[in-house]
Amino acid sequence: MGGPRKNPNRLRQANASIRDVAKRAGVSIATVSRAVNGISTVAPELAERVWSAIKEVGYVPNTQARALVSGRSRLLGLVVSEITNPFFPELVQEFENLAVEQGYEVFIGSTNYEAARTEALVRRMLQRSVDGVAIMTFGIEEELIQRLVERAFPVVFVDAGPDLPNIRVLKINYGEGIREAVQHLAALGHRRIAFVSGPLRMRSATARRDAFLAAMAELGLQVPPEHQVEGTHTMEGGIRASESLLALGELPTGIVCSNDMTAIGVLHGLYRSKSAVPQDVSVVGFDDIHLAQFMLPPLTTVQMSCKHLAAAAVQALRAGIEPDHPQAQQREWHISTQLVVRQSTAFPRGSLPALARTKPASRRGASK
Amino acid sequence: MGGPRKNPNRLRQANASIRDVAKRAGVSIATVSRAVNGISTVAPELAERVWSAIKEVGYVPNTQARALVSGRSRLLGLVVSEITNPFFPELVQEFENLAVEQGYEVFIGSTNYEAARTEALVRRMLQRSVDGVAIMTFGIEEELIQRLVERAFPVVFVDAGPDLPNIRVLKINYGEGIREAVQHLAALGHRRIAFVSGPLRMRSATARRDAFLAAMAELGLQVPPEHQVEGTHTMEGGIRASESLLALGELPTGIVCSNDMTAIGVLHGLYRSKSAVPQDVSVVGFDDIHLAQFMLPPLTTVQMSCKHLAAAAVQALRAGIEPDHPQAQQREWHISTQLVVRQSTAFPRGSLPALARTKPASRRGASK
DNA sequence: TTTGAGATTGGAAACGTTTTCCTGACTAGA
DNA sequence: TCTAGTCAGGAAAACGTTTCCAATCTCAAA
Repeated sequence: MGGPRKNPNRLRQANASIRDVAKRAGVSIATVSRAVNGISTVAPELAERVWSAIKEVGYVPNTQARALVSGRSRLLGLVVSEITNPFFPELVQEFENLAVEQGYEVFIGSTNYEAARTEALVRRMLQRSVDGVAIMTFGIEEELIQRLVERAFPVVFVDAGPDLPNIRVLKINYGEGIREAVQHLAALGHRRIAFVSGPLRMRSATARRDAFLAAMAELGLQVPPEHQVEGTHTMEGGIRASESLLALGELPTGIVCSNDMTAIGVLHGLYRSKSAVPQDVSVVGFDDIHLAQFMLPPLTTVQMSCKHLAAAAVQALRAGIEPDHPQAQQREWHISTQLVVRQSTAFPRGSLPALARTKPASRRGASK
Repeated sequence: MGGPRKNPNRLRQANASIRDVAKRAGVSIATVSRAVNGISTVAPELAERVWSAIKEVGYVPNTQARALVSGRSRLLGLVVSEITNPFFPELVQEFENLAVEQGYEVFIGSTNYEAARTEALVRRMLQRSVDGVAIMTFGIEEELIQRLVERAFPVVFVDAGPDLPNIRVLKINYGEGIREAVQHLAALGHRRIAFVSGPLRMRSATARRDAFLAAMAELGLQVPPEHQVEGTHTMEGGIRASESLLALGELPTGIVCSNDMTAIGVLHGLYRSKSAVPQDVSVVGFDDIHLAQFMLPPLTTVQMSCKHLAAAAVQALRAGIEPDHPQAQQREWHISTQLVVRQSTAFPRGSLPALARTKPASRRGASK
């Protein structure tokens, strides 16, 4: 009767609040808060009372209120291009595990390569007041990022973001893995090697293509324009790419793909046209998604470690969020790549089998 | 000077708040709130002033504060078993698209089939005060759910949750699709058909197996125990299952799998042992993930429409959340399944080719 | 016995909204 | 011109926390 005015519009009856706990334990809400957060010293006897009161009333701290007052949500935004590309779920899983271990939650969103969606997604993340955002795709309006960076909002990019100071970047060393792949094919006797890229508006796609071209040039091998096909980083793109390669007078004997999904599409396209892999054509992928080893034949591919990438992303975000993080000043994190040889590559028809014995040294990818 | 006490611990300078807008527009915060939410009538001239003030100061409503006072977060929890199983990203994507269209955000989490993780995940979701949660996996402690249901918290299960009233359930009609699959194989001339199930502690796994056994029984076909292999709904499980089937004196001529990942594993296992699909063995999957059509050979599988499943899940959640939702009283949503014939099934060696012409009528899956 | 430092604890402000209640102005009918 | 009725808009109360500041208490040293 005559109690405080209640908002009748709330949906369900509210949870037990810190006040209920305080009343039950016969202490102030400040003490409950301190006990819950393990802050300062609370007399053991009081703490005990508080904890049992918490159990009794089934108290769960309200994250919204916490975030409201502390200004930190302990939420990390993770923007990926396409959740249905198996590479990303693997990344998401690692990222989520690490984040939760370290006391954060993850807000995931995928952009489907559409700039408008990316834009909207980042906005929604900001509205949910994430503490920082890792952008593992392209297509952010430079101006939005600029605004974020100006306000010292932690942003992490893969490969390269807009040219702004104070952005944190995960730099992937495409060069090493892709060079290994090209050298592996060349050692097997391949000379005509084609490359199926990702969508070239993406920096990570052009970076991979450039790494390929550089490795070919190093070996003095030509790459005519018709051997550079633009794909979409999807299986459908791989099929179309293989069709356009099959239409050439002389089929290349090796095909390097910008990611594994493309390689799977290429495998499928070759299967449709009755070309045998690796007898007629060798195929190399990129990413080393879990699926790669289960393809028929198991896919030779360049491994980019999700674990390292995710770990670096979480670290870089925390470095930006937590004022006294040991790496608060670091701006770049490096991720290495390496070739994994399986059965989708072999010496080309007519080449000497003896050459096929080349084995690149197996190294583990490592970040710093 | 001597203004209100500021909390110096907050990380970055705060966003523009509703108060800044109000000051700028020369109105009260109540008016700003009303203008932003389109509630009640605000004089057009004032609304105009408010909106331009919002633009000028770059105001973005703070979701935390909103949720705190309104008691609704407009967040939907989505719990899946394994984000790395491609079926789930497809589901997640559909779910997310629909949710965002309808003004909600999604909080995704995966459990890796571990009860402890599921438990912890649901708790974290509640702490983030999601408005409702869709649980697309198993392993929730019955007691936790009971507490939720008692407090009229919207919970949606797939297949079947704990036996509680007021839970909303998406019922999948495994029977139709799996019967089609078995009939398809039988029509091709198969008699010895094995089944590789999922982990049998999952209801959706036992439901699929039971549907298979029922369909076989209908046709008077025997399923000896050694033809029922328990898998794990992963490729690795599929490989192990195929190995155990290959170890039998007489290999079955058809293998039906509880999901596509298992089927891909089986395909790989058969490839390793040089058994040809579909010449030596026919393989049928379940789910119809996008990848299925790109397998070598393209996988015959039972389609369960992500789109329908996601749509039903979002609808069921909203029915529970919004008091005057048209389907607020509905407790069950039905999802149909259907066979998609591709090239991993054919008549068994020695059977009459003529029989292979059987084509099941193609129907579209539909929910209600 | 008094004093003072240090350890605990409580009171209350603040975070940024939504929403209720109420006031004041305006409209229209008599 | 007056009065009743509408209606727009403002003041202020919540929502559930964290944290500052002041007050109290304990205990040892002088």
